[in-house]
Amino acid sequence: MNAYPNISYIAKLISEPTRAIILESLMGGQALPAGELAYKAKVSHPTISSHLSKLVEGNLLKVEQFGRHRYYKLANEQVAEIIEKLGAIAPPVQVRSLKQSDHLKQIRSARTCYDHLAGELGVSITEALLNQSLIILKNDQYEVTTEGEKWFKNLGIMIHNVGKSRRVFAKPCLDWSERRYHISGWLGAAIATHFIEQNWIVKSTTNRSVRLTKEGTIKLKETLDLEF
Amino acid sequence: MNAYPNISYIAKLISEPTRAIILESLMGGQALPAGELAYKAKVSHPTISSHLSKLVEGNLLKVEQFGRHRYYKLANEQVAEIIEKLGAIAPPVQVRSLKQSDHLKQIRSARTCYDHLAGELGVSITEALLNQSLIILKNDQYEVTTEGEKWFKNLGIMIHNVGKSRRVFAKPCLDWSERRYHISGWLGAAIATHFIEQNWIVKSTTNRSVRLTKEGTIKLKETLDLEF
DNA sequence: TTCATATTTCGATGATACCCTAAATAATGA
DNA sequence: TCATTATTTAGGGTATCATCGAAATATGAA
Repeated sequence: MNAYPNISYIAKLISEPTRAIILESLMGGQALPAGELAYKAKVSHPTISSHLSKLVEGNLLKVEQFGRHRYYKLANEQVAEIIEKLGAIAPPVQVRSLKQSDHLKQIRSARTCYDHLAGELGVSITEALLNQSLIILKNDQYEVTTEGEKWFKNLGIMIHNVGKSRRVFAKPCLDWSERRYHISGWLGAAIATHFIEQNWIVKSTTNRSVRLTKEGTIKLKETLDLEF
Repeated sequence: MNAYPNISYIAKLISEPTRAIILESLMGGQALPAGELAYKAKVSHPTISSHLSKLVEGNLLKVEQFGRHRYYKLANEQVAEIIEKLGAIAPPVQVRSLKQSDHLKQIRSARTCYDHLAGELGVSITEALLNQSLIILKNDQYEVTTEGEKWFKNLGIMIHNVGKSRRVFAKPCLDWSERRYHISGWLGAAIATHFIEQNWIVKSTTNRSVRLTKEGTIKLKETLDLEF
């Protein structure tokens, strides 16, 4: 038991400004993917990747992989306590109001995730479907109730003879901006496609964001009692 | 215009190995002159001087001048807490030399942490106080029970009229060597001071370790049924 | 397979800052 | 005053490491 704690190693990990931003961004306890952390810290993906691997190596962060996303979060409560304590004795820095770019606001508000809807819009729709028992979660997948089948049919989405498709019917997908779940799979894609076809949403030509149209706003109010 | 704490600035101060040695050397709560710190850290006088001025600038150290000597010590208890907490999550460094190994054994066995007791001794005393309901943990602070008040009085520590002191009365401090808690705050300091005054423990002249005397061993057996 | 997205590895560049020697400053005592 | 000791300033050499573009890898969907 001849071991001495290497405090400068930990302090050095925290001391790099980009890494400090990462740690502070995760202080809420949530998990964020590398890409979003790169955006927050205003550095390239290679740079954020390098910092993240160092923080994981030093046991300040934990990482969980979901498909091609890797979600990073603080390793434990002790790490959060250290960050908190450092903040308590650190001199304050004056900063201009953290203005998010309009682009990011749009992305967070409504976007496509692969081929389905994400962001605030995607999560709201998913939660409304759940709350009104039009879909239910079973075995980590969503199933459409008989009531839901009628609802989708009324909307214009036929959900019978889907059995042939090899694709998962409908499952929850963790939303990076909302930290909650939106619906993916065949049904998620069907919803997004239908919304686009009906001109309820319009896809941006430059990025992943989508815009809710006036008709879409009315339709969501009518069918799901959602206000936007 | 938001003010947010610059934690990387503080972390950077701590992260430099020579500065970390300085901070750890002062964890006993004592004040040391620049020359001695240069000797401990094995760097030149200009180097130690540069580091010391940075630590003072960052409010991690305080300095008092006596003639041509300048005595440096930790700025406050919060700084000591951060160093201690960093030690608790930092990876252990293996020590090779037997001499250092003995030194480390002493440090782990009994030492001062800022102005209170730590190591096996500090943790054992704290846990004994808790087990015998002389203190209890409430809202992350220790409170002395009526029984405890008698016990402390009998020992020679008066815990009334402490209300005026702005300092936290007593709280748990995570011990890096034991990974358990010892008592800090006003009461922790009072205990340590009393033990030293009564010659139950003796502080090392060269480092943070303390040695339990024969009288101290007897006293701990008598009052807390602790064997050392 | 092919395409798209997310993340990592590689290699080069540039900035930071730690360190030392030499010299300067400051304080004390003879 | 001069000598001695304690500490700081100045300047330059050097090593570390954060950064990014380009390419590579990994995963998922069609």
